[in-house]
Amino acid sequence: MPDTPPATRKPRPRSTGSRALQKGQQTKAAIVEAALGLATHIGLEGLSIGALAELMGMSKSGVFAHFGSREELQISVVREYHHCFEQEVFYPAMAAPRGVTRLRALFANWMQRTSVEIDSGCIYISGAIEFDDRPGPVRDALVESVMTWHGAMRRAIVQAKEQGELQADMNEDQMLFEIHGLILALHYEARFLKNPGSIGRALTGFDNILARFSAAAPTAGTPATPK
Amino acid sequence: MPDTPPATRKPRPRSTGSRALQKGQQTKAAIVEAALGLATHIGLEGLSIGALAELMGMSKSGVFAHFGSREELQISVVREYHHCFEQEVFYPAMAAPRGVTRLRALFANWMQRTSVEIDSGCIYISGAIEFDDRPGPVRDALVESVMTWHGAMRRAIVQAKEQGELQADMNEDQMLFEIHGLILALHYEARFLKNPGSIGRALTGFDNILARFSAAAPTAGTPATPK
DNA sequence: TGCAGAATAGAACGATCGTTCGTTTTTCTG
DNA sequence: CAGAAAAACGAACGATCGTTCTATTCTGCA
Repeated sequence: MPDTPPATRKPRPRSTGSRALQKGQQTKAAIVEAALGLATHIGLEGLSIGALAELMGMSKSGVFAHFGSREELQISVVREYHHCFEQEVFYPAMAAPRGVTRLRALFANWMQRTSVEIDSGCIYISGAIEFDDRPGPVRDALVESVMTWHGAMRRAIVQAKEQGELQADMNEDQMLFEIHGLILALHYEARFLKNPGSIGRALTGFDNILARFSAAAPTAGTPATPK
Repeated sequence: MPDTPPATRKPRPRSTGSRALQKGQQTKAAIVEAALGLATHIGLEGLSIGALAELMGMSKSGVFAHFGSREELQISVVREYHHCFEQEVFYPAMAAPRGVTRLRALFANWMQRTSVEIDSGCIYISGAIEFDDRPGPVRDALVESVMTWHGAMRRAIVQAKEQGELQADMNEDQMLFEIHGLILALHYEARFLKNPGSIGRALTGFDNILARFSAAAPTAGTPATPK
């Protein structure tokens, strides 16, 4: 899950030596942080510069000037979320040894984030709904972040397979699909339906998936429609 | 999945004998139909009366008068979707015999609707995101519809269990949770990520879940000898 | 300390939104 | 066919949106 480089660093023609963070940069960071907090509640589309300005105690144009457009603000929020996700979900799990152990840690952290967000929402999920048929740079940024994360999960699955902990002929995309479904169902049932016990069901589901794809278990996946 | 009664039938104080459908009722029906088509693309929140009026070739106020508020329009759309869902997913599957066969039919129709909607979106999914922390009558209508549908699915699972086709001690809520996850993952990956092969993965996932909860199979979680 | 440039404020713009209201047209029925 | 009720129109409202522009305040370096 390689972090995207700073990319849009303003050229800053003046000297500046190496001052850590100019005033502008740090208020911009504060704005993005507040915007992320707003966006996780009302979505990227619900983000309004006016509301954000009021929350920050500054003028609309003052906020606006940092981004130049609402789209750029939304993209900044997506990147900020990407960064948080990396810090909270990905990196901590890399401390676990390769294989099923790390895979389990990744899922646990992912689930943790989804359930912590029960009263705040995940923009990888809400954003997918808002931008699924709305092309543009915001959608592109979202897809890129999600694909990066899915890539990291898939890599962990493949590593577990290579270590012989999962069946040699298992399909990592199938497993990832099913795991992703558990997260989405958790988000849906806990956050929207307010069903209690959703976290436990997600955990049980993961154990079941793991058991099915595990090397010790009988061949799975092949439908063959029993009976 | 009992259909909600007409409910809001205007008292219509005048006689009217039994005229099938007054002019107003049928244009209202046409508006709701068009609104549903719009809402599946841009969401319930994206619905605007102006856009809807232009699509219908009538004035904003003309459209508005049929509902009295945007909220009422959204609720009408939810009810319309509920009705379509019932017709396309629920009723056809009731033709199948009780048990796993019917459960499979329900899932197949559900999936069919989700994948047909790959270029139109499901408002049970988008609506859940839009209204997950926005209380009000629209959210209530959404929750009620989804709960009704989930209730129908759960009933089909319990029937399959009662017929001995699923394990006697299986948890129907767990199975429903996992099946729901497959649908959500299908919607996410096909519609947002544009991943090919998502339908196949959802089908395979269903077969796997079925195999795990099946009476012929070993107790879920503890793998043992197959067939 | 002074001064350039960055950062913010403030007002205004055009557009769109849901909604209201009075009028006109259409529809139904006695 | 006439007259009443229903349906649709059209203009206007206040609010909010993203954005632009100019003026003001603040910051950081020489």
